[in-house]
Amino acid sequence: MYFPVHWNANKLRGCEDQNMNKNPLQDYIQNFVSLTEEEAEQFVSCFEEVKVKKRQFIVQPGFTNKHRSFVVKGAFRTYAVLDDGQEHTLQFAIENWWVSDFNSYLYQHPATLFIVALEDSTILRIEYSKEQELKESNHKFETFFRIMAEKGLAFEHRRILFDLTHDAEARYENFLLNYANFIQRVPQYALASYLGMSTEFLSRIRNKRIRKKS
Amino acid sequence: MYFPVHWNANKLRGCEDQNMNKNPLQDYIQNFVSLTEEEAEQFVSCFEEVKVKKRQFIVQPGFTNKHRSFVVKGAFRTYAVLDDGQEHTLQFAIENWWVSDFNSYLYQHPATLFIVALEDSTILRIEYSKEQELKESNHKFETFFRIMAEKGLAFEHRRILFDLTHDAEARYENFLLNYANFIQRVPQYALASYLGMSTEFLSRIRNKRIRKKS
DNA sequence: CGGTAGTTCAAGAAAAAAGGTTGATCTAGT
DNA sequence: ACTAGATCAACCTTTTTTCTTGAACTACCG
Repeated sequence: MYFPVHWNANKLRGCEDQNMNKNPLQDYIQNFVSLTEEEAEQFVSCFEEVKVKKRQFIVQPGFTNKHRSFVVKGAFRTYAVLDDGQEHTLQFAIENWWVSDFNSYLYQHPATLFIVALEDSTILRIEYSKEQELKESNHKFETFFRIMAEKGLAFEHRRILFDLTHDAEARYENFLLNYANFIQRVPQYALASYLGMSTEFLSRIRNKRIRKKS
Repeated sequence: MYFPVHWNANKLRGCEDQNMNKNPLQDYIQNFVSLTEEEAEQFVSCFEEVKVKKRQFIVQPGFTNKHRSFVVKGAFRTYAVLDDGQEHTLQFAIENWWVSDFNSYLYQHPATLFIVALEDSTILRIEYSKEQELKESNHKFETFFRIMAEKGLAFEHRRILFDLTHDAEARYENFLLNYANFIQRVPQYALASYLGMSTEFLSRIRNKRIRKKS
């Protein structure tokens, strides 16, 4: 299924690659809880595969974020836009990351964030109520989602602490070190707004490094 | 308020023109029903001003279209995407036109259409329940919305009849004649899909005309 | 059967938008 | 006064979008 958002459907043509390689979500969950074959199948069967074209939004303020999505292929950016037009990137997600406006999803309230595809992408998404059923039906699923939340929380704590205690250049270096694989895939303006600096300043930091090296 | 949808906020800068010229909706409604000053103010006070960036959707399939919108500035395109990816444009709207997925709005069901901004735009929008209140509260408002619906219905009847009875070139000529002001503002692929022909064929029709003229 | 009205496909050209860089000027905090 | 960083404007590059064109194809009409 295609996510029903596209500016010009012509651009959809040629995006029909069928990567029918074994469901990556099944591998993923097994890293956290050990499921029987049937359980794993039950789990993944609650997810729907959706393809999203680059630059398309899967979440927008004003619309409730009804799904939690697992990125099979591609990249996403989650960000807020303030009244003055400034953007702040909260999260990037590539393969094997989850993406949603978590406040909107958890409370089923209208979103305040944007989530946009940075590349042509494929996600597996589960609907809110389906997730609730899943968790009720089996202790292990409950555990899985608990672990996801705890890991997410811990991650954000680390991020906040780091950002609070380091300057722009250090934040960039840190990102480079820990998320090298994101670097080539996220546009610089998005990274700058993730790291809390202007795009111009990030551009300068990068040039400084390059010059240093040579 | 900005409609909370934009790809890159950089592009928002310079979009803050303050056309604080008297509310155009107030002028508009007075063309159809004659309101006292207070009534006119009551009416417009039920609308919210929203800015929308080019290429942003204000309605998408799957989400209920909760507002009826009056275009203050800009241009919109309402279209459907069939399963095979083909797009069909149902309506264009520029200044002083209304725009919504009317089926979704009227019945408050999930939309099946896309509505996208073709330019940076400003709309005044009213929420469904607010509109109901308005209509109950004053006979004149009821009358106004009745007139809007009747005009809309008559318009669509004319359109359908014309389309059914004319070939591609005649449909284009007719559009040119009646909606000359739209021509420069809607992309050709969108116009082609409105007029029910391929973009290539429209391109040929246009060239034929140009050659004729000279 | 050939002609009209139109489609689809593929390749390119042209136009517009997105993304990135740079210099200059400014600012808040130490 | 310095530092870290922002803002603004101009400019360049790259990517995307939109439009055009030729060629081959289809469906119906008389």
